[in-house]
Amino acid sequence: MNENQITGHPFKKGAPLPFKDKLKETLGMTENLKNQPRQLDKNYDPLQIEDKWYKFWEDEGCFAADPKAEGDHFSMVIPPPNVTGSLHMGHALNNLLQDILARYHRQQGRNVLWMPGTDHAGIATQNVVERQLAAEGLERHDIGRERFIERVWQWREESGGTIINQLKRLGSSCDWSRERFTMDEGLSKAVREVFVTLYEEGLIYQGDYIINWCPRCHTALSDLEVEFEEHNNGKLWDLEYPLADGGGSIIVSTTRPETMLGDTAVAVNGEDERYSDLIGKEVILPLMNRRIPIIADDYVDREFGSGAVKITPAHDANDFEVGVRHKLEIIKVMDEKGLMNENAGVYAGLTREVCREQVISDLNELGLLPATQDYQHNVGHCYRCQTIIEPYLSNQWFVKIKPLADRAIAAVKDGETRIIPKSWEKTYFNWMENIRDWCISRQIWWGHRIPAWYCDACGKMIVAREDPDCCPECSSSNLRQETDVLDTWFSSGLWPFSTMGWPESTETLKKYYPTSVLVTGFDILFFWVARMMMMGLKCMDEVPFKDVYIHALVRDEHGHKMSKSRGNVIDPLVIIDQFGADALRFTLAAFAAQGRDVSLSEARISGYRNFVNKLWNAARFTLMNLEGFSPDVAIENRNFSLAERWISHRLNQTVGEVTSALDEYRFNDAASALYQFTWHEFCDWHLELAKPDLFQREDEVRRTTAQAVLYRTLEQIIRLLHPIMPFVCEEIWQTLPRSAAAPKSIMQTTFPKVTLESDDALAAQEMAQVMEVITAIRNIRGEMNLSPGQRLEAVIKGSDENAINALQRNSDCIANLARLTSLTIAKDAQRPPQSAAGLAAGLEIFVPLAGLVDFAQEATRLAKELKKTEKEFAGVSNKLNNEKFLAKAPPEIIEKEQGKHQELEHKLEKLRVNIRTLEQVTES
RNA sequence: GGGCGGGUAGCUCAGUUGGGAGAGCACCGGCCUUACAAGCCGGGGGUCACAGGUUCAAGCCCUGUUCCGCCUACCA
Repeated sequence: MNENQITGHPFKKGAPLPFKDKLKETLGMTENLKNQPRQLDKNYDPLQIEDKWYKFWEDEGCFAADPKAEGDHFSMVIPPPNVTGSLHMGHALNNLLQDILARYHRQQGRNVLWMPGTDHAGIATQNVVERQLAAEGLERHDIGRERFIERVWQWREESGGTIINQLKRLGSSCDWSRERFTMDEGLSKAVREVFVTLYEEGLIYQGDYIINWCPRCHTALSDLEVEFEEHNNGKLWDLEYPLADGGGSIIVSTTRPETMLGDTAVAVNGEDERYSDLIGKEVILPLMNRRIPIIADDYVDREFGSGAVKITPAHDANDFEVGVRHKLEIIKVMDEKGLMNENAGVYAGLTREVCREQVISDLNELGLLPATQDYQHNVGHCYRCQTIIEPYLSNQWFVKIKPLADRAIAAVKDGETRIIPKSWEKTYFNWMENIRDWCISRQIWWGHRIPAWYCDACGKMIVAREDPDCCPECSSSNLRQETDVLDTWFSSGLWPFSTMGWPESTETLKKYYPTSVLVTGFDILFFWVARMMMMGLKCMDEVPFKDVYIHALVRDEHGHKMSKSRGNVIDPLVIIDQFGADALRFTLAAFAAQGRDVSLSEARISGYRNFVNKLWNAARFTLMNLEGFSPDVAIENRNFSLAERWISHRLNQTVGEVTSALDEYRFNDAASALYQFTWHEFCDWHLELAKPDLFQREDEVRRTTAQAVLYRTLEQIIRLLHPIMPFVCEEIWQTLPRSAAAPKSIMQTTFPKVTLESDDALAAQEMAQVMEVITAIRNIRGEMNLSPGQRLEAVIKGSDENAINALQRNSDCIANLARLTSLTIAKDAQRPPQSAAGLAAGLEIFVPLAGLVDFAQEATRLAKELKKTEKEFAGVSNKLNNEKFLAKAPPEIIEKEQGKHQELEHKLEKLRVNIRTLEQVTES
């Protein structure tokens, strides 16, 4: 049987060690297993169980929110992924963090709603279906609007569920029964309600302005949907415009010479003496031979270029403003596809790019191109298709945003909504305070059609909640609906309440709005978060969320952005197949420090996969040793061993750490506290310490106590880990024995709580001494290259009676973990001849090594230790010799330093003695 | 142009009111040890970007310099 084939793991496994399994058989382990409840396989295989438990949770209704349920509630709305999308690491991180919160708050007994759904992503989705049509040799206009929209819905039926299923593979515990889509009937109704209301209040208006036009998508875009990119191959051309009166010329500079065909003025600064006598005169626009005026406007910067600017009101936002101020003629020279139109004279029909070449060469021929220089400047690109954006004059719909923004600013300033990490508040304010009106109309077909109608008879425009049959003005039934649709983000802005049934006043809305937290990436802070704030305050009169948690980007292991072109994309689904969802989840959580990007690599995920396996094996060990155990037997009055008191104390502390970390969105702190405790305390120490108690058969009470503590600790660990690693924890939990009163799923267990009784500082202190001694002996073993199989003796002496007593009480543990045949602990113990020496817990430890090692090696080891200690001692001494330190530092710090000083002094003395003794041994 | 974040071990990064520099991975040595070689035990490794300052005490606070990211902006 080949394990690699079963698990699909592509890594090499160590060569099989057949005798090991034989060994277990001879020891009767397989025989023992028959008496046990259930056992786990040796290696954790996520593929075997993940789908099973996900289905179980869904079938049991574990994700369902109940607005009628009592108690505190906790609610979130998912940032709806594009319906066209498929899961990438950004989604994985975003949804993981939400899922951790949802599962955590459920365990805290809260009534949780996590509202899922998808976004119709107007332009992106339209592009996808257009590409499909193109493959069939068709354009959308060939089949018409209605059939095109049908095609989009059909496509959505077929593949719109993809991303939802991928979210499920990750483990997302959304209430899927409530799944919404921004184009759903209910949400569409909300959109229309908001549009009409804002229109009626004068907050939506229609008008001719310069907007960002994508000639390829064939639509207007909002300012946010334009991505600026530095072009360093740009040029700045000087153009010479002759004066109409023949008295010379004026030079203007431009990066876009093709727009000169639409120039209707040349502007200079009114204060600029160089041009004062030209103001009011006219120039002849070359190539077009049109007379245009020279005007004065403050907009012109005298320092830049020649100090004169060509004005093209139809193709530049600033020029448009100038044009309005000076009532200039507006001439469009391009059409909606980015081709030059009839106003461009002989250039009509050329593309923008070709026209530019032609204009340059024609001007050059006329001698009107005095200079050209290389020039770096920013060029806007369409965020969906990267085509260069054209500032374009057209009739569009806008939201007057200032009044909405003011409230959204106030809500954050007043603390109604907290932005976490707080550093993002500044960005939020900065954007909100400088916000400009929002262009919401799009000239595409897929989206919410604007509820406005034009009467062909009398020209009246009607904006209405219900489709009108006839014109209220002239009763004509000759009505045409506006063909534009709304910006997708208009409907996304309503998401926190539209998904809950608004504008109806539903129970869900009453219970769960405002939501507790929104978890999202900073890339959509303006696009989405800011707009939800504005819309929520406007429509609900209340903020949409109390907290906004902004997480970082997922990058590759070197901090580079993942991109297809770079080839460094890590596909979460491939990772889930390979390592399991829990490993991916834990990795992301462990790296999700606030305000810092997540650097991800397969190696890291495989590292955390090892952690999953470690947990798995700890559970496996526990199960192997629970023979005869029942979770319902009370153990409160038993005598606990030091190890048991200590692990309970540490578990209790870990509960506290994890709880406060999750309450404060410090996901990485929660993950590392659990990692540290589970692996390096529970597995490395407690399991080893518990073994003798579990394996012996003489003292039944001791054995069952050890079982109970082991069981309890593990069971609490998997509850704590459940929000981060739900699958493996459920599998373990379901395999462990449970009391009859236990719920059906670990999802429904309560999150462990910090208890006063478990606090046991004494045990912690004593355990620290034991661990220190064990480590010291192991250190000698390690540095001397003595194999673990080599049994040793040890002698411990010292004047600290408390420490001696503590170690004597725990001598079995020490002997066991340090692998000793005998251990002598006494105040007046003798140093054995030819022994290695160590210091721990203020005591001296000797390990007789006669005949075992080369003592020169021991001398080196001690010399190293001495050097280290001397350095440390010098540091502390310096401090204590500093009078200012003694005068000004708080007493507890001074006391601490003094204690340290004494301890180190003692240690140095012992070390020196040991080195001398060793020298004598070696000499003799 | 404006703003924000960052520079800590070979790599990726933690470091919560200033008080003994940490983790994971990588590396070196030892190891089949009655859960786990996806493991166990031990170990080495840092002028906390640079320069000043405040302080008894600075990775942390202040000033400046430098390098790297990101966001934002209508300079033709």
